[in-house]
Amino acid sequence: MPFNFPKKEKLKSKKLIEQLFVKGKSISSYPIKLIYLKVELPIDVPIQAGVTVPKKNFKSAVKRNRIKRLLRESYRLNKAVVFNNREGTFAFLFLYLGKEMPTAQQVGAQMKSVLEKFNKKISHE
RNA sequence: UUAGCAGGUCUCCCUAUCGCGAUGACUAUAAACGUUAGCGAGGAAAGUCCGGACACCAUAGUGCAACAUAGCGGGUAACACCCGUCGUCACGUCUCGGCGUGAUAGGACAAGUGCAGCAGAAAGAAUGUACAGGUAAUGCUGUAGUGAAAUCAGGUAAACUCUAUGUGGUGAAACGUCAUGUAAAUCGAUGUUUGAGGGUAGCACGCCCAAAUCGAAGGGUAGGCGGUUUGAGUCUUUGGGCAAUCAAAGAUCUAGAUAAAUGAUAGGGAUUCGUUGAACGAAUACAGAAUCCGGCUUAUGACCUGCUUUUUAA
Repeated sequence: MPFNFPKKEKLKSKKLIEQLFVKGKSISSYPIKLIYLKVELPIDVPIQAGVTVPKKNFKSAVKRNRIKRLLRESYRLNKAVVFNNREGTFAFLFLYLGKEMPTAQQVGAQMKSVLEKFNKKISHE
């Protein structure tokens, strides 16, 4: 399992994102919230993921960029957790709900926990 | 030493590991995957306040209106920007002629309209004090008095106004093109009459629109590709010019994403701060390209040069 995050694993379709907000289920591990949906993906990959930081909480574009990069980085390092035991394909969207700048360690820990919660929930269904 | 002003330079650096984006090569009809190479945010990328390039639209034209600009000269693709200069104002200096620094929406009161603190009877369609003169009679005349200015006029246009010059609108989600594919809804051509009605930036004129026939393709799917980065480019030298800046020669190619790349971790170094040295710790501004340029404005760290002023110490 390589620790990479290529372009085809990024959630880009605006249609899918719309669907996520309408039908998606969510899990949160503050300050990270994961919205997910089991869907057919246009390309043959297990999961497509995107990140977003609301403009309301962070007015500065530099800070929003920083958090999005941290989210992407931590997903890249921890995605093996969900890639290994999944059935079907999913669309993910990570939301950052906090109002303070996090450190890389904090984001990493919460990312791990939210992905583990996702695994538990999926195995119960 | 501290503060201020003006100008200039830069925007922490290095190594390792793991990643991201587009491009070239391997590479072939194309795509995908992989390997590899070099490249990958700013001085303001920001605010969107001006000026352009570029694109499309007669719902784009014409007149009025509206809006913008405002000494003079120069620079420029253009400007409300920049440079020079004159006037005015303020401050400083002074040998009282000037000199230095800073500020400046600075055309016109010629036409019409409006406005004006204090003082004053009265600042223009309203009236009068004292003294003197004069008349049939009357502020009719003079002087005094108030004021910058008293039926003699003057001031004011970041007051209406006038003059000169300029301005159509919409903005890359513009616009072009490709693919899938059905109708009465789209476009083009031909074309008829009442020009009623509707549309058109405020108004008027003008213009456009509705039937039918023929031909071709649209909406929607925020689909793909182009536009999209070689340009009023950057650097160096020489020459012209007080300067802004211009010209010539040589060299050079320097981000191109689209739910949006340019990052993360570890180690080392640099600078600053924690009274000094070591050690240790903390901090390293403002801020993220989105069609592209020229300005303005705002945010903001460090260093260098020059000038000025105050305080402290010697």
